Amino acid sequence: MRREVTLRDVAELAGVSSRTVSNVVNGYANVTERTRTRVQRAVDELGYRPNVLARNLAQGRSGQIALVVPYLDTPYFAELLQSVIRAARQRGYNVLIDQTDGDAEHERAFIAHGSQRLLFDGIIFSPLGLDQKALADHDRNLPLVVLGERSSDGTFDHVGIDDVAASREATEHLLGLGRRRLAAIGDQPYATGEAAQLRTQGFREAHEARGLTAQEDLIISTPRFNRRDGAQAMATLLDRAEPPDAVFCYSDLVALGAIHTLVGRGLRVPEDVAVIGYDDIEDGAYSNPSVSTVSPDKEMIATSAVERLLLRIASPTPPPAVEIRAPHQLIIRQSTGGA
Amino acid sequence: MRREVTLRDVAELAGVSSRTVSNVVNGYANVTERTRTRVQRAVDELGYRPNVLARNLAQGRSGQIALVVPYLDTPYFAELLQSVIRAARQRGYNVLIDQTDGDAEHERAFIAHGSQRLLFDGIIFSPLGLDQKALADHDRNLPLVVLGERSSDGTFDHVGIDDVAASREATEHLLGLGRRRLAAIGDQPYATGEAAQLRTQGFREAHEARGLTAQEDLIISTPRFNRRDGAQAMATLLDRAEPPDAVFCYSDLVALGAIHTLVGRGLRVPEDVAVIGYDDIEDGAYSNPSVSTVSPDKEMIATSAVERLLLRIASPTPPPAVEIRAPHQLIIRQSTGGA
DNA sequence: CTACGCTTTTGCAGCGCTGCAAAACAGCAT
DNA sequence: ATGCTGTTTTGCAGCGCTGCAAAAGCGTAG
Repeated sequence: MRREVTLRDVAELAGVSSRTVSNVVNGYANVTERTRTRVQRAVDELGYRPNVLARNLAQGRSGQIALVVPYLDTPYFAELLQSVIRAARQRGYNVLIDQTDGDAEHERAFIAHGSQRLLFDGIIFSPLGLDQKALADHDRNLPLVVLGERSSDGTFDHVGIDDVAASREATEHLLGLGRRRLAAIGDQPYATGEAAQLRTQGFREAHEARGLTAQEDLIISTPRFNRRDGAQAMATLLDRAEPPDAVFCYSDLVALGAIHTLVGRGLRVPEDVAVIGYDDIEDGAYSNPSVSTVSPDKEMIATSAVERLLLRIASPTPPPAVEIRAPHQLIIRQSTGGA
Repeated sequence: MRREVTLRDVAELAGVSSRTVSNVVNGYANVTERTRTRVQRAVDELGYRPNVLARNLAQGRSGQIALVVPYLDTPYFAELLQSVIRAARQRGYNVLIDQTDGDAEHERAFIAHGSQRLLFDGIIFSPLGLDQKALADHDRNLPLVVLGERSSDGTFDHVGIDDVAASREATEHLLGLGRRRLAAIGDQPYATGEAAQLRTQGFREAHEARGLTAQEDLIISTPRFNRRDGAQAMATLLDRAEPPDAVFCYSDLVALGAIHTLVGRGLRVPEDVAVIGYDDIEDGAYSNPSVSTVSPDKEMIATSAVERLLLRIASPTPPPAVEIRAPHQLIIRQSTGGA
């Protein structure tokens, strides 16, 4: 494998200094048209391509950001990832991704900036295993944007939707159908379950707004937000003396799992039990029945997160932390009687 | 933001040369226990972390591999991605991912080594827009492993399952149920549709093995392998005078889309129409009905691809190209009458 | 013809690390 | 002591680029 072409090689051929070639390659302003074309010709002739590593070292930045999520095969994250990559690429950044499996140790290693310096310039982080307190303990030199439901402590930015409001709307929709025995699947009443707790809060508030009371024994906790958990929780509910007539699921996967159980037991959705999910993943739109859901604006979440992170990276002194609320909307499909 | 700790700082504190610190940090052999502990103490005291960029530049490698796939929100790729990341990380490599949307130009840019040199040391590539000919035109200095159904021309490795055999088995399964009007959804009879064509070949072969003939008008082409395409193709089939009694879909997503249409029209799966898919994505296991499928060994595909790529990267002279056949198996679920 | 301000080009140092080969050291035999 | 071998440590150059500040060029004014 022959040696690669360097700036110096181009400089020699073009009869200018290597610094000038650098200027041309990077599109700096003050270069005469004459030199520019001469250099450009040499670049083309030799097939020069800049060495990113060297550039990064000289600049002291890596041009990469990390996206850290609990699970990549969860459609929600896969869809988000896509938007994040697009947004970052547009702004000249590459995306490194990592999956933590919700393992707190793994997550901590990341926000402590891992053992590798300069592998990435900043991090977009969707925590699962870490609670608010552990999160506060991150490396202050590492620009950080957090996704999901944790709120910022002033040292990082936070992007998410208004979970309480969204959950209230979803629940209100079920109540509006005339259902009165509402179940909720996905609560997580422990330290790291903030996301779930906010949804439960919205669930309760919607009841109260109508002068009703949420039935606490119909609020089911699950370890994760996947199909299996949804299927099992639904089975538990159906084995009760008085099963629910509607279910608010904290993710679309949970909803799909729940529907699987319902249909498997010969119940009709939505006639016997109405089901609504959360996340608006593509699967939900094509399942049988299709799944009503809370749809967060993922494109907006991704773009805001990337933009905010890059701003933080570029800023010499840490900018003030912000809370960004992305919009959401309710999408009514067959599982709650939609078209 | 204060200056970061460098090797030299540690060296000074420990009273050794910076080269020795480097030796300790990298776990080289010939270092006495005495110096090792002394250096280690200094490392800990100063909180030294190596600068990956500098190391990479000095070594002339980036420690990163790229995984390029058409779509990230396709469950199959999301699941694969997960395994690739795990396999690469275990071997000390990071994974950069990119999505091409099947755009031929975008794909070409990648295998031509893009405009960025040394951003990654090698590439695992799942082509969609590029045909065999265009693929041959890749940068020979860039270690390349191709996934899917293209076969190697001797300049790169290829990892995939035996598509013809797998498709034959799936079709044979449907024939074994006594069905005789078999449709196939997902053919792509143009240059870049090799994957699809192999599946169609298997579909035909299974018929021939029984002395039957595949009904050509029941072989439907689709632009992609997603739910929408499956749903539409199924609708087309049902509008025919004589609709099929079984369908072989070239992906699970297509199968899910097809089932969506079937159920929407009041037909029963598998009683009226049996459906089998391809890929074994998680969704298929929890849908209603659950979807029978061809299950490729994704873990094995990912591991083989990564291992082979790293071998190619490490090798001073290009190793001979290999074809790696990962195993697959037929999984029978409700959509073809399984439990 | 010189001075001055502006634009364009250059030279050099250095980002932080590792490859290489030489130097220092240690242990042992002569 | 001296030489020899093998181990441990060191020094230096350089990976390919950019930041910085100085140098050169250039047009206009004095």
